[in-house]
Amino acid sequence: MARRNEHSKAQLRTLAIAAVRAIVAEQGPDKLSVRKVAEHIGYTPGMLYHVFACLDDLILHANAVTLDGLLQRMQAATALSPAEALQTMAGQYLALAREEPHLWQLVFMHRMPQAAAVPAWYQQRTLQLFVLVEDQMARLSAQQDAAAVHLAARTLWSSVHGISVLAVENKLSIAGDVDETAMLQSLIHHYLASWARNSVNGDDA
Amino acid sequence: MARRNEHSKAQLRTLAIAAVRAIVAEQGPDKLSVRKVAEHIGYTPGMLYHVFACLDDLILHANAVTLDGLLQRMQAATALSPAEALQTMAGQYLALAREEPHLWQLVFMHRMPQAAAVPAWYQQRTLQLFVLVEDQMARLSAQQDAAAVHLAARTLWSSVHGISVLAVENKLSIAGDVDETAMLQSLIHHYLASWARNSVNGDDA
DNA sequence: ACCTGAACACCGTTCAAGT
DNA sequence: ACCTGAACACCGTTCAAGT
Repeated sequence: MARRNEHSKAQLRTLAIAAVRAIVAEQGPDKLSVRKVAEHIGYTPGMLYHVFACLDDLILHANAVTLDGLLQRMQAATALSPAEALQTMAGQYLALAREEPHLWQLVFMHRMPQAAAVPAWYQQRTLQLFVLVEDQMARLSAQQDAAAVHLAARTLWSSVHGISVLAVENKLSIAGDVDETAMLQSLIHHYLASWARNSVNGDDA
Repeated sequence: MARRNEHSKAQLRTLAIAAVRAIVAEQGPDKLSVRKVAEHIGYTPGMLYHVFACLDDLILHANAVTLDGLLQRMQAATALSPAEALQTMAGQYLALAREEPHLWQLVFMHRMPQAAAVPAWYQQRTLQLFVLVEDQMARLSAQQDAAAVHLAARTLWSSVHGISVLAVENKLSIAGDVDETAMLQSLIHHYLASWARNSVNGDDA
């Protein structure tokens, strides 16, 4: 058949990425396949290997779109006070997980095969996310050195991530329902209360 | 061929579970397959469907063994003071993730297909894990009602989980190395410091 | 009754061959 | 140059048929 130049390489990439997101949003991450993506955009599976290195490469590009949306939502909170900003950002993290659980799972629960390295253009987005948190932590406690802020930001955000992961997977509802929003609020309130206080004293135990 | 009664049904189950754990420990969760398990114990793939409902059922049984080991390790810490017990339990959680990353991943990153219900005999083990944490939280703050302890235990342990997940996936090493043990210590120290104090005042914001 | 062997309906990936 | 079609080496699962 060979439908020449009906779409440019860039268009094919965009089409494929959109197809991935549509399939995953509807059917879930485990139902995604190269063959389905190809069928969705009217091409052959083999074509996709002309525009992407492999399925994981395609998934990473689809995840970048989701990640950019999350970053935008989180950036909107930077005008608030540090504590409010962090609470709002955590809320946005959980909100995305609830609104688009499948796309969220594709981003945050996708593993590279045998711990292969994530490309730099993708890592840069994950880094931006941590930097947003770090900035607010630094505002909260100007006395702390960069290493302490670095550690605390990663501690707090990994914790937010953990709560969101278990919430999306419904692994928290066992033995009594829980309110994930209340969990995030409790985490951030208590962690920051002690951390900001100790940072004045220079104690970082 | 049909090798009759060479192994009992119970023996076949034990053999298959051990094979799953051996294959995953060596090659990682994504390299596991029904066919490999069967070959590993000298049987045909079809046989496994006589002793297990499906691959996920078999995985759940393999995970139960890992989970029981973790529970034992965590239970050894119950003699310590509440804060020390929680620090030690979190350390055991991370230690397992580091010693047996693949088996840890099989337990904590395995998703049931389309959010299918986890069987009761398995949920009971996850519950035991939370109860261990809850007991220590209750000891820390006798004044709090059960609901508050419930929420705080799940908040803290989901956070420990989040830190361990990102540590195992090496998603924390971007932009400067981090010490996961220091993160766990920071989390537990600061969360408990504020939570235990506020619980005396009856404030649970 | 216990287990096999072969099939069914899928996968990701590659690449010679067609236009 | 762009894309196909067919193959390769895998999957999980089922089930009639053999012992």
